[in-house]
Amino acid sequence: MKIATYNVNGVNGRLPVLLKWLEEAKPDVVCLQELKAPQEKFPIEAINAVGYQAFWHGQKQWNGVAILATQAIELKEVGRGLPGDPEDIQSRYIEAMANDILIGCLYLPNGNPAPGSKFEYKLKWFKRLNDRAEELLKFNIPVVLAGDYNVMPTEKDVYKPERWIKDALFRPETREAFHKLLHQGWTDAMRKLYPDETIYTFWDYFRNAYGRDAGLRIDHFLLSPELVPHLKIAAVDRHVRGWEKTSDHAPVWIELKI
DNA sequence: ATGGCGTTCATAGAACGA
Repeated sequence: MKIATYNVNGVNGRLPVLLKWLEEAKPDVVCLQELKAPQEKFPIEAINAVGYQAFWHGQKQWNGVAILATQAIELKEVGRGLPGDPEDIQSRYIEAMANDILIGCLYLPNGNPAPGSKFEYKLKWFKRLNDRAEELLKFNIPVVLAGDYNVMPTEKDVYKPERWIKDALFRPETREAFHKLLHQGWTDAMRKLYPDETIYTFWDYFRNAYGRDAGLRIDHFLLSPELVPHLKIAAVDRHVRGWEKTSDHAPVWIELKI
């Protein structure tokens, strides 16, 4: 099964890019982030037309997450919104069963400027994600937590680490929260297969970042222990970042042989 | 260090992103 994650940066503004990539890459399951569309403006007809069903949690103007799957997959939504804070109205988390695999699709807050209230929100959200992740591990079922984590886990994941030390995406507290997830028993799929390679999933629109390969690795797949032996491939469709009217993130995907 | 670009909406300029 091929599972992808893609921060589209506006699902309507980037619809031609999304559809072109879906038809080219043919993933079985897709987690989308940054829909930037209210619930009723999600382009479900266009997505159905290229062979995908979907559940989505929209929000006016910002955020928004979705899980897509081909018609051959049995897809069932099991929850939306990250547990732990009824006051939190931002659409950043959705869960679905895709056949026998539980898929958690997440869009972790950016957190800049740091320090400040946005960074505090990021760390609180991260804590809630850790709590949910721990709960999911207890079920002893195959789980994939995929999405835009807005964290570069190590110096290897940043083109120029020294410039990012004070940034919310690379501060010690942020990296520590990510490493706590690994410590719970989750596996970073990309690093499991390619421990030493330079791999990026995001390139800034500014200063020809893509052309210079000044990137960040911030979109990740975390696998529950029972899935790790089935992991065959992990890859970034980085050429998509070079398309017209494209997102600043590239699609990332894994192949599981079950 | 700063600002560069690109999206969205109360369609003009601001908020947000990373």
